[in-house]
Amino acid sequence: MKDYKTQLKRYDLKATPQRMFMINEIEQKGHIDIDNLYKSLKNIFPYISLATVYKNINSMTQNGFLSEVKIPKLKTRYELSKEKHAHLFCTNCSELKDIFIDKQLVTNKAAEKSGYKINDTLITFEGICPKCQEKNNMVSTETK
Amino acid sequence: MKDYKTQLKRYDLKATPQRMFMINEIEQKGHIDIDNLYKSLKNIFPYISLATVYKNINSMTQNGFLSEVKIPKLKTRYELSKEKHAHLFCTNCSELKDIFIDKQLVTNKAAEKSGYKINDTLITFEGICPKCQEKNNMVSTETK
DNA sequence: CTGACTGCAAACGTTTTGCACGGTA
DNA sequence: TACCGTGCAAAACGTTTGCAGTCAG
Repeated sequence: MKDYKTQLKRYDLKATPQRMFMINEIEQKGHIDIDNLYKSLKNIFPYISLATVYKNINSMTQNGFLSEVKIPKLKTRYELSKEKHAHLFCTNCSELKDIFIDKQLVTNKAAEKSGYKINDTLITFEGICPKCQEKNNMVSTETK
Repeated sequence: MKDYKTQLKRYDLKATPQRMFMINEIEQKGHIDIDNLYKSLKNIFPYISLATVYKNINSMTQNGFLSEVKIPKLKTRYELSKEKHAHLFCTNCSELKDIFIDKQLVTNKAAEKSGYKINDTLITFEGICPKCQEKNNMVSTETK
C-alpha cells in the first residue's frame, strides 16, 4: 500500500478517512463503478453519503489522481491514474484488466493517415478471458 | 442515401417518418448525441417527444443497427454501425471522425500476451485535428 | 483555529415508463 | 385491422448543490 497521504497533499486534498478508504478500495479492485464503491464504503462507514463519494470522485478525477474508464453499455469505472496502458474487458464475466502494450505503431499509422497530432491513444479489447474460455469448454464437453 | 426501409425491416422495425429522419440525420452528421439529435428533429417534427428519440435510439442500438461511441468526459454519441474502424477525436474542436486502420497487429499482440480471445478492438485517438493545428499556428505567429 | 470535508435533504438533469391515440404494414 | 410507434405526463434514476456541523492540518 503506497503513501496516498503524500500523493493527496500534492493535489491539495486532505487525507480524510473516507477518502483514504476510497483510494484503497479502488487500488484493491483495480477498476470500480460508483455504486459498488459506495456499497463497499458503507461497510466501513455506515453513514457515508453518496454525495461524498461523488464529490471525492470528482475532485480526484479533475486533477488527474483518478481516471475514468468508459466502455460501451457499461457504467463508468474508475482507476488510479498510472502509466499509459490499454484495457481488456471480458464480455462474459465483466472482468476489466489492464494490459501494457506498445501503441506506438498503430498511433503513428493513424497520425500519418489523418494529419492529427495525437496525444493519447485509448484502446479497449473486448473478448473472453482465459477463465471463461475454460468454463465454456467444460460446458460444451459435458453436453456432448 | 441508402435504403433504410429495407434495413429496418430486417430488424423488425417500422419505417416511421421520425425514425427515417433520425437515421438520415445520424448518417449526415456521422456521430451525434441525443440532445443535438433531438434539436435537429424538432425542426422537422415540432411535436416530437424526447421519449420517442430515446425509444428509437434504444431499439436501434440494441439490435446493432446503431452503435454507441463513448469517450471520456463526453456525452455518448451514436453512429450507424459499419465496418470496423477506429475514432479520431479532436480535443480542441470536439470533431469526431472515423478512421480505417488495421488493428490486427496490436490485437494479436494483446491476445497473445493476455490469453484473451478478442472479438473487438475499440480504439480512440485523441489529439488535435489538422484545422486546429493551423489555427494555433496562425495565433502563435500573430502574437510573435 | 480555519478552511476543507462530511452528511443530509432538496434540486436538477437525464432516461424510462404507462397510457391513450394514431399510423404503418 | 392489428400492432407497433408516437406524444404526453409522471415516475425513476443518477448526479449535483446548499447548508450546518465536524475534522484535518
